[in-house]
Amino acid sequence: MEQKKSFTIYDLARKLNYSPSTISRALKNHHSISDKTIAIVKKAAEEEGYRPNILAASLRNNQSKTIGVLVTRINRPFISSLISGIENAASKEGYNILISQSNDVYKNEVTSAKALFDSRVCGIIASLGMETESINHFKQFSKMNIPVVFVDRVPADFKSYTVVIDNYTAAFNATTHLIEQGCKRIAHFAGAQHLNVYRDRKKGYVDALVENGLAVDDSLIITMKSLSAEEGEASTEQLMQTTNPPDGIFCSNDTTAVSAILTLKKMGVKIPEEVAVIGFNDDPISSIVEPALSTVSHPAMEMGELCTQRILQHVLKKEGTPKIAECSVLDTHLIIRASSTRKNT
Amino acid sequence: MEQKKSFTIYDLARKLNYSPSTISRALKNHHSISDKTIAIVKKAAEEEGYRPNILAASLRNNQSKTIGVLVTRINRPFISSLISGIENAASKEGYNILISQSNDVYKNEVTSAKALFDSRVCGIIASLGMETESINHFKQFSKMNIPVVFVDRVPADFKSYTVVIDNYTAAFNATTHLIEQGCKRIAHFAGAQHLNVYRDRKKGYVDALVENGLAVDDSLIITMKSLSAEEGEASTEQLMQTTNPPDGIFCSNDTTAVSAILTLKKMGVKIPEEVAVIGFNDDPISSIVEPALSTVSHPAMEMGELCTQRILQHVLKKEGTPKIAECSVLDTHLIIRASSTRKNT
DNA sequence: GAAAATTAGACAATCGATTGCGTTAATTGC
DNA sequence: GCAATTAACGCAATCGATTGTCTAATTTTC
Repeated sequence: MEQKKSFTIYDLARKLNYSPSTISRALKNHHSISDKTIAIVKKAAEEEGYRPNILAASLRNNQSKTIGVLVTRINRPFISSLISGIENAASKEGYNILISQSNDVYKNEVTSAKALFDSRVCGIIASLGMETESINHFKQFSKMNIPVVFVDRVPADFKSYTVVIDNYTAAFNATTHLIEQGCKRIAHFAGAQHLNVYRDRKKGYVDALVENGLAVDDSLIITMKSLSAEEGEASTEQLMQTTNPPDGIFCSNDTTAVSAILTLKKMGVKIPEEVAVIGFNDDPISSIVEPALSTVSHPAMEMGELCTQRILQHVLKKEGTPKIAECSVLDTHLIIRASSTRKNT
Repeated sequence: MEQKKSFTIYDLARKLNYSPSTISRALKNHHSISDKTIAIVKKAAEEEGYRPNILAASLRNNQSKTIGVLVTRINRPFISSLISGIENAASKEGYNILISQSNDVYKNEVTSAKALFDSRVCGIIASLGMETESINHFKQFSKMNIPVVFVDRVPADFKSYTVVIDNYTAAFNATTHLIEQGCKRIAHFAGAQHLNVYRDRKKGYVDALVENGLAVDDSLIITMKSLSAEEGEASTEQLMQTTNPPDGIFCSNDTTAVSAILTLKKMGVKIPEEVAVIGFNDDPISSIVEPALSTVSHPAMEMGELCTQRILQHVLKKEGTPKIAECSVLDTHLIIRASSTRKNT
């Protein structure tokens, strides 16, 4: 059974004895069509249940009102909030969003980028996967002057737009906070170092230690592949079994931080007295775990909205691709909860 | 600055001295094109970086390989996992997904449905909003023989596909479990009763009570608008301040269940000894809260995959719209954790 | 009152891929 | 050896909306 064919402006034109061009212009309130005609056309369109075919319009204009979104995994708190922000800002302006996830597999990311390109998105918003080191699959967009916005996990050098948080400062502040709470040996759960977010967080951590006259002990820095709960548990155990265990842990995400808390509790270690813990992201679980996890909050929704605005700004103003990376850095917020509060202030 | 125009099959045709139709067929391995020509065309396409214009193909075929997804909020654990499942199954078959969220506002849902329709999606997957009572905005799809799949929150009577869990049985089992654990006065946090999911959960709760010879006390059933943490807290306080408080609560979602646990603890009520609690959804927070929350797990990802399969099955086999609601009911799984475990079995 | 200007709308090309049908040329059949 | 197939490819219409250009009718101008 085939799809029924739809009612088009040609059908309307025939019915009203106007030309298709007049119908098209009338529906768009073009100035060269009389008010009377516009009223007639719109009324008939309404009655007949006419709906424009966006595919046709997009093809003709060589421009779809669709924004491509390429992420690693949709079902992660930060990502889903990001997408939510993107969608809200987009739909407000009449744009649709086409979503693709790579599941952190590089090959999928390349395939998805192609698919989004083929769909002629008017712009693309992407957050890089764990495996991604080359970004050649985004060059096709730039070549066609289609704006690319990288968000959160961004490449080092790509002449385009970027929306990030200040990972360095956030990490610096989080670590400083632990130091202020009396921690002397602070461990760090780091993520893959080819990704800016984890690299910057580590840098902030190291610099905070140095600035406060604390030694940087490489044995306290554990770099994980995926920052999963399992890795968090294993690393916590490993750290605590050494002769000189840490008295604080700055984790690159909440998943490992919560995992650390649960593991420490299981081991009978007091939090925050013996080991203070701080995470990153402000996932829902962070406020539920006991003791509640101190963390760094991402303005995920706003980041998404900003990404959309970047795309629209480029598209509507017909700007050229920026000659340099045009970067928006958003502020983070340190949320201090029980897992790191040793002193009453 | 305009978008550059792209390299098309016409450009390829000119370059290779073939007709556009031959190019088109060669790229699709059409049998009437010689292997030699196919090789030549594909090689040149690759070299020139040719990319098909999906808009053009879709317009011509009156069929886009795009599935529309209409949900209430993207950034909710269940929904984002659902979408993830939809996307995985879709991309595997070369389909894209266009996402729109209503934020639980009926007007948005109608607008989004229109937008997805205008984009000529080949099918639509929808979960109804809290406010939604009429579903006329989905009729346009059926009229055009575009498959509609309702998932989780589904309308009562719509001749189309449906993917749900067995809310009744899940609720029945959850309540029975509480009874088995010795609860005699079980409260229920119910959701809006015009939605199937909450109506069925309530029914399952009521029937389990009846079947076990317990009285159904309307004062123990609290119907909430949005099942938010705030409502959960307020309702818990209200319940516990009565002269005859409950000794168990079956909550329609995890948000209110966790909220109940936190509130009970704040009030000094022992869980599960004085009040046992069980939730619904298996959100990440449920395993983190203390005591860990017993709950009902949704197979969210699988539901998403199944939705996509339903669409593809309809599209690929060119089936007609089902004459009756064609319903897939998935099994749930009762996860028993500390919040409801009174007896050692 | 005739030329100029404005108004209202029609014509036809265009976007890029697809496909039914037609046309050669090569191959097969008897 | 000639008709009948088959193979390989071209022609041109089509999907539905958009838009530059053109035309006819009406209004304005001096």
